[in-house]
Amino acid sequence: MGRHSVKRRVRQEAGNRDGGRNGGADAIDYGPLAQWIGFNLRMAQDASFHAFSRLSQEIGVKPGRFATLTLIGRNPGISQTALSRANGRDKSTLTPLLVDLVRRGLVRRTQTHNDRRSYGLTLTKAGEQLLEQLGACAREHERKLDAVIGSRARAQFLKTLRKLAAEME
Amino acid sequence: MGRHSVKRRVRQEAGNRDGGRNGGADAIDYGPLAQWIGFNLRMAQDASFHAFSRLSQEIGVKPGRFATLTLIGRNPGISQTALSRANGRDKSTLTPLLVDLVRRGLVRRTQTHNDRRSYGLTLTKAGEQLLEQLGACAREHERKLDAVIGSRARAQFLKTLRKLAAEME
DNA sequence: GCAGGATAGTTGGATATAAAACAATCTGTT
DNA sequence: AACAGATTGTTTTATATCCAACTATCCTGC
Repeated sequence: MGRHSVKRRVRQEAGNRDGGRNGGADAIDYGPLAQWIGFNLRMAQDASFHAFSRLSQEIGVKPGRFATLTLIGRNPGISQTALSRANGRDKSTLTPLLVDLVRRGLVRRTQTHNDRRSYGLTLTKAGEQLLEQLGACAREHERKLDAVIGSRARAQFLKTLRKLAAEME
Repeated sequence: MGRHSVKRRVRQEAGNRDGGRNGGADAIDYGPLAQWIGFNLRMAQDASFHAFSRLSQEIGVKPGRFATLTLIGRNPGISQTALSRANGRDKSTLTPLLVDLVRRGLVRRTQTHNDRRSYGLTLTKAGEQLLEQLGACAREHERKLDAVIGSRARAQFLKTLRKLAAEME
C-alpha cells in the first residue's frame, strides 16, 4: 500500500482535480461534510468496525457475532426479539445468524416457558469459551480506541454516543 | 412447592416486549458492552442514520446519495476512485450508485482529459438543485444532532470522531 | 515501440441488513 | 368459548456493501 515513488506527473492535474493517485493527502474539498456530525460519525464507525473486523477474524469469528454472544451470555434465556432490540438489529436479521451459531454449537435454543412461539437462548460451554476469547479480542480493540480518543475525552465521548443512541429517535 | 421466590427473572422479562409503553421493566444487561466505545459508536451511528433516512426519504433520495452528491458538487471533475476514497466506500459500490444518479439526470460523466479509463463527474443543474434541497435536509438533521449533543460538547466530539476516522486504520 | 506493472471502472459472488408478508400462538374482551 | 388484535420467529425480497477477478488503459524502463 505504500507508494512512495516521486512522480512528476501531478502537474497538469493539479489545476482542476487530482486523479486520486497522489500519494498521501488528496486535497479533496469536503465542504460542509467536514463539519457534519453525521458524516464523521459514519467514517469513525467504519474505521472502528474495520479495525475490529481484522482482529476478530484472527480467531475466526465475524464481528457481528460479538454483541450477540455477549448479550446472550449476560441474559440467559433471552428471546430473539428482545435480543434484536437490545443490539439494534431487525429480528429477521437474527434468524440466519442464530441458525449459524446453533449449528456451530455455541448457542442453544430451548422452548422452556409457556409461550410456544418464543425460544430461550443460552450459551453452551463452547459458546462461553469462545466469548471469553472474544472478550480478550474486544479489550484489545478498546485499548486501541482509547489510545486514539485519550483518557481525558473518553468519558464525555461515551456519554455523547449514548445520548445519541437514546435520543435520536 | 414454590422455589426461588426472589431470583432474578431475566428469563421471562427478557422475553417480554417493551414495545412502547412499558415502564422500563425490560432491564437488559448489557454487561461490558455498555462501556465499549465500539458498540456505542455503532448504536449512535445507526440512530443518526435512521433519523436522517426518514428525513431524506421525504424528498425521495436515499441517504447514501448524499455525501456522494456533495463531494461531486465540491470537486467537479472528480474521478470515481477518488470519490470512493473520499467517501470511504469501495469503488465497486459506486458503480451502480452512479449509474442511477446519471440515469436520473443528476450527475454527468464526461471523458475530458487524456485518460480514457476514467470519467470526470460533475453535477447537472438538476443535481445542483437537488443537492440544495438535500442541504436543507441535512442542516435540519444536524440541528437535531446538535440538540442532543449540546453545543458545549460538539467541538470536542467532532474532533474525536475525526481522530478515530483518521487514526484507526 | 514494447513488456511489465500500475490504475480506472465494471462485474460477480458473498454477506449483512431491513422491510413486508406470513404462520403459529398468545391475550384480552365479550 | 370465540373472536380480534398483538407478538414471535421465519421467509421473501431488496439494498448496500466488500472483495477478488476482470478488461481496458496508462505509464515507466528498456
